[in-house]
Amino acid sequence: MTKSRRVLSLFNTLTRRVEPVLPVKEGYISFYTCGPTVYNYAHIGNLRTFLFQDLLKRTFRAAAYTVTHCMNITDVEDKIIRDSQGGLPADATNEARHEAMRALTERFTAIFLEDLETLRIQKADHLPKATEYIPGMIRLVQELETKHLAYERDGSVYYRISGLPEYGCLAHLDREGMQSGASVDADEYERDSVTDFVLWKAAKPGEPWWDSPWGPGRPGWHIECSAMGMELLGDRVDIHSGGVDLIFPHHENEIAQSDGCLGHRWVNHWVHGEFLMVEGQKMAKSAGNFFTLRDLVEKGVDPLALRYTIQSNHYRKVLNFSFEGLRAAENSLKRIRVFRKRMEGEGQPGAGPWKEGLEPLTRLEQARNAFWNALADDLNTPEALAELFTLISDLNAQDDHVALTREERDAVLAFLDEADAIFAAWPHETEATLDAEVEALIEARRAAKAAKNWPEADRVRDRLKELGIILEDRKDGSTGWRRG
RNA sequence: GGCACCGUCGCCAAGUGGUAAGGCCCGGGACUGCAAAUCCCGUAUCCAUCGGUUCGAAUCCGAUCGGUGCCUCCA
Repeated sequence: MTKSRRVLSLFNTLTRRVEPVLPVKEGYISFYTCGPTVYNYAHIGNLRTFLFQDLLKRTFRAAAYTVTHCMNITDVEDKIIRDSQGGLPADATNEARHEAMRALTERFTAIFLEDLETLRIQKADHLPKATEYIPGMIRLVQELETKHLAYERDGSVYYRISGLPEYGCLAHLDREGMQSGASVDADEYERDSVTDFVLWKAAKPGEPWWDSPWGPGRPGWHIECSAMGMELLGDRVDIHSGGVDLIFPHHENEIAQSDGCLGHRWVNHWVHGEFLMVEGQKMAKSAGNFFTLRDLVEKGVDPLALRYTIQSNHYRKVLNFSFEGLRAAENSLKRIRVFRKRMEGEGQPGAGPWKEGLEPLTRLEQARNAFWNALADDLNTPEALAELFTLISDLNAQDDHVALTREERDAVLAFLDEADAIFAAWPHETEATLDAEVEALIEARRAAKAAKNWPEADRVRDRLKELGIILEDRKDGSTGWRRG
């Protein structure tokens, strides 16, 4: 099982084709993802996107790339201001306003990071907060001004999209199409063109602000990603990702800012994750089908079953989340976990019908190749999982008849670990020590079985089941157990 | 109005020109004291509908129906 680096292909929103990811630096991937706006709990739709990005990152790492991942935390934004400034008097100081904003965002940042951990989403290498990079954003805006791609109006600064011919290339919009659809958030700002977007917003009364060359204000939404991404990942980023809703205007505007400033393409590969629906309907608070991770955990859902559900769908297809699907995921995971446990133990050959003998190591290598080919083809996780399941079926059948050797079992376990490094849903169960009560019950059942006292044996087994322990009698007369 | 995407077994889902992967659920059988786990057998002659192209299409083209997204804050 050598770890050779594989070329992975992904759909590139820029070209609308599946293209190989050829990093700027051999073997090294710079990866930027748009993170959360921290003013509330993340819902499962948000989490689908972060999970998809985690899967992408883990796949590259498992394919022997070094990935540097940067995910921003948006901690200054309209809704944050709305939700954090309410209790303050009209004459509150700027310091007090910032403090109130920080209290809200720090709280929800911590909650967000906990949610990621619950879903086994690996933390990004860089988690920059927008408020800590204001000077860099100001410098970027100034540079755009110098290049005549930005102009100031009443303390705000706007991007002049007419200065960038390729504006619209990501969303594949033409200027005319945009004009007609633009329902202008014109408010009090004066722009040269309604589609010009704001880089720096002049402070309004009641808002926290920073000093800038244009007076007190705060950054526009799009500028933070450009500024922090370029500062932390450099002038050429291999992959940039987010939900499909960010294609326009957010990513389009990032391109305008970054490419406009650099004079060359900033990001090579744009990858976007699809949305999620709930029970066939759009997820909405008003529809009563709005879920956060915590809502599901409270209902007793295994977070890894949610992880599995999301990963068993292709990232570019709308996922229809349902509780029935969640149950199916739990059962699918059980099959993999039971198989893993079986491989950890020793084989118990038996008789009975079977199709044909296998050479386990050959079969394993074949499955492993198919698994990787699926992932390398635009992250086809459903296909990769299918390969895993057919391998499990084949090896279960084989092991029923000709027990796999220790060496073969270990090779299978190594592959399960390799796959779990990506899917993160069938980990090594730490062999928890049984408490005294459970041990005594297992012994009691053994005794009852020996005495052929079946009602008593069944009674004890039921009691254990209530405690979450499922017994499995083996062919040699011994009894195994697992948590159910 | 403009631009895209999707419609495959009860549910989820791969396959995108060569004759329907996989998972869940379900039925029958084997194993078991009974279970659990596992295995074996079975479960879409057909891929929304209607036309067309082709030796051949779920896969290409056209139309129709149905669902979704973007064009405005949004994972």
